[in-house]
Amino acid sequence: MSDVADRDSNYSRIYEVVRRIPHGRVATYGQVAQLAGLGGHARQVGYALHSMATEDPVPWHRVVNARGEISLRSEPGGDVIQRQLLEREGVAFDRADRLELPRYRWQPRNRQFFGDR
DNA sequence: TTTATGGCTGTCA
DNA sequence: ATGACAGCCATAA
Repeated sequence: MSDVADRDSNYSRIYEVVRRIPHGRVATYGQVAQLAGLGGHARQVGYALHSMATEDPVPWHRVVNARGEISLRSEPGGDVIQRQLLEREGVAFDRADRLELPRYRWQPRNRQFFGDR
């Protein structure tokens, strides 16, 4: 099997996880990596999100780093867009451009019997 | 193949 | 709280 196909498989898994992040919630790169079965490979999540097509229905903006802030990327301006998208979903940033991770962090649970946080 | 980055993270000063 | 360093490892050149 080719390396390309393998990479594609991993990327697909990452996209699947990101796609499950609910509206108004966020997840860290490391968290996504773990949920995608790539535990410890947080950076790969960054690469996957970076190289995916803009038209893909993946809420990439709901992925932030472990500090609860928006990571800078190669292209300038993207971080601003990400912040705006999150604010539009009700996520508030403090004056240090950070959000309260314990508050907005998406906590996937196998069963959602209870609607409380 | 080797080298240089990089949308990260945990630890320590 | 912030900043510096070191692991980790996939990608691109």
